[in-house]
Amino acid sequence: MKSADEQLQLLEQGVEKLYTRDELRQKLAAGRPLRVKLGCDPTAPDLHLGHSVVLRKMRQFQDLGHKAIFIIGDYTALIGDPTGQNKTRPMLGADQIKRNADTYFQQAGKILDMSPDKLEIHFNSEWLAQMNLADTIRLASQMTVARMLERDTFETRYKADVPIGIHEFLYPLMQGHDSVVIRSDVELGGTDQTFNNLVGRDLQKDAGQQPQVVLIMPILEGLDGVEKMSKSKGNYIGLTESPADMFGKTMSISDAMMPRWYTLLLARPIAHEHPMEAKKTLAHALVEQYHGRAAAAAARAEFEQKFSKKDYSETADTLVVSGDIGLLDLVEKTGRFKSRSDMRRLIEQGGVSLDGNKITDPKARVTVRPGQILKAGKLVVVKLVVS
RNA sequence: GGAGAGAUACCGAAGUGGCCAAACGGGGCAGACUGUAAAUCUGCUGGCUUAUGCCUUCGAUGGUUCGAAUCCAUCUCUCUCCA
Repeated sequence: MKSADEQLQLLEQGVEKLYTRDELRQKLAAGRPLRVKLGCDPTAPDLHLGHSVVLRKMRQFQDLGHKAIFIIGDYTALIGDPTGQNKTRPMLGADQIKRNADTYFQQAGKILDMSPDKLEIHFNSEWLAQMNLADTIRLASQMTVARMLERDTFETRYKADVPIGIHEFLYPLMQGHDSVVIRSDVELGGTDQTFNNLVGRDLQKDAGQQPQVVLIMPILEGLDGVEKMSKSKGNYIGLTESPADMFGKTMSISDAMMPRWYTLLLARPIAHEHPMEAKKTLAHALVEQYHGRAAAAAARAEFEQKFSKKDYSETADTLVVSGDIGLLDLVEKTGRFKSRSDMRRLIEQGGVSLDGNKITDPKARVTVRPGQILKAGKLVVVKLVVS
């Protein structure tokens, strides 16, 4: 095992906030494997690069000999984390939660060390479901309303006239209670989890435990470079996405975002290259992480051919159509657009071409030859096959 | 429990009887320009077999009217002040 200071130096990289650094050093110096907690939401089985930031940090702990403790918040999900949300979430059935958890670890396994001695998984219903009202009130008495309202999301909602349910106050308490039960040494989270995780410290102190160290990772912005990466905003790159999509989407991020992606996703500084080269290097490295070396090289080659040289002849995606077809129907067959009105607009505005020739009449009929390339909008490029 | 304010499209926000599928801004999409970057300019932005056509949409349900996002009634939800 590496020395406490060596470990600390590694673990501090990319961290947004650490409560507290001294405590972490002390815990590391004790020389025993630490119990590192990470809570996960059983409602979001689609992991993306944003989640990977924290998961990669967890992996780092594992590699240093510590133990990952995952808490599936199945019971807390009944309430719904108020973070950034304002709607009560639908309840999930037990088997749905189980399935989500399986999917979660299947994806997280691309990053984590899944061996049993390095990973422990709990459902928080294991202990939370046992609590009666008296237990709950006792737990609630450990927190004040004023402190609760300090929390950013509550404060914002309160000021913005958005309702806050009293039950939502219980969420941080339940999550903090998890830390007490599993006796966590360190809890990981994104900045949005700061408050919740700090509550864990207080509850542990009250329970006579040494408080957990709270390690907060930054939230990764999404493809738009402004909002945090999230599925609902559609600005994400999923861990299971194809090499081509992963590469392409990475290329579309703004230059300004690159340094951040480099540090948070690759843990290395941006290379001093032409911005486009630096971005290709970034995209290449990311694809390699999730799909391997060969796939990364292929994705890069395909990207360069398609978009740099505008040579679509090697396009892999195909679409089977009959020879004579209305243009609108042809575009609809790609299945990538939400409505025919939408496609009609796309066509009228010159977004659709066949072998490079724009067609702007939505009513046009075309006779398709095998091997022709249909391009619709920026992202859809398919090779046509005649049935 | 009482008094008042409010709920409009993805978001913010106009609209107080017909000219409203609904101003404006943001976001999004597309085109030009590029490096599938940024910035800029332009267009579009409810749906439908494109139609000076029909359907759905201004919290919900009913009503008044030739005609309602707009008026009335009831309801639901939110906020503020008072008790």
